Amino acid sequence: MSGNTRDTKQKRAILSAFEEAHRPLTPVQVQAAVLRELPKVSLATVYRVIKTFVEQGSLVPVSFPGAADRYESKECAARHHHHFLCTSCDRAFDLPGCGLKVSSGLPDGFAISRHEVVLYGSCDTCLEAAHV
Amino acid sequence: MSGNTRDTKQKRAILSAFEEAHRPLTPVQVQAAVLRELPKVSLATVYRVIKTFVEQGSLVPVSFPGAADRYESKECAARHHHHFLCTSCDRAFDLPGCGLKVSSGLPDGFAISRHEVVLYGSCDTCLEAAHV
DNA sequence: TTGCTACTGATAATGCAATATCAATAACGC
DNA sequence: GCGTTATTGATATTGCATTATCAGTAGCAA
Repeated sequence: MSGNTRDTKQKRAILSAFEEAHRPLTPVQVQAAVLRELPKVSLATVYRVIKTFVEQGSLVPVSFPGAADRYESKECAARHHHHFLCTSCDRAFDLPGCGLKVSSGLPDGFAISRHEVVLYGSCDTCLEAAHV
Repeated sequence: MSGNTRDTKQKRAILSAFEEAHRPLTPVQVQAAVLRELPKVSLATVYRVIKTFVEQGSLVPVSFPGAADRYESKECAARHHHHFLCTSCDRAFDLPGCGLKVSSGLPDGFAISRHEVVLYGSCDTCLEAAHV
């Protein structure tokens, strides 16, 4: 039997990419983030490493309508929060807290277990770039 | 040139499926809905007809995290509203109004253009079935 | 009716995210 | 250092939603 797992630079780079980002990343974005440190990382490796981290609980999947799945560190996911998706640069951001009044308008006999809120718009960087 | 378009029973059945549903439907759900009336409808036809209706504005696309795209009639989409997704039967429902306080917690320099809210849980039918 | 052609059904093909394969590489206990 | 083997990179493959193809069908104008 082998519950063995090795400490590699790929795993370290990928995990620290999430910890530094503080926001949900797609596998492709992760690959781009570690490109400087590891110019040869395969996307397959990124997927594999993410998968094992999700199974370990270090990463949490976050999906958006009509977009590829993203993942964020469990520290980010620990508190209930929602997301902002920049329609210009396609980056997702964490928003603290929750501005949702849940009960309103729910039909009789329905039961809510959880909810998602996604705000769309332009992030600060993209807005500044547009004003130049 | 030919801006011509013909009136077929497939188009009529598909459009009325949306009008009767009053909720977002996936192409597969549409196919199932018109099955009694048209046992031979091809999924390709459903996709084709939906596409032309979307281009005409009669239908509006609605997408949910990690799920296939759905569509709803423009009458449903006319008023700002959000959706409930039953995790048991995978049906989406329209919820009237909006319980979201939008401004809260938005970082400086960000601008919101729109937002989506999705509630997850069990619909009345599924809850009743579970209580039997 | 008839003829033209938009439309349909069946199915193959595409696009994309995600996974599997496999030889080569590199962790890590000894 | 050495050997074992988990891991990686490159690439092929899968799975799924959606689109394209094409021969046959059916609107609809004349």
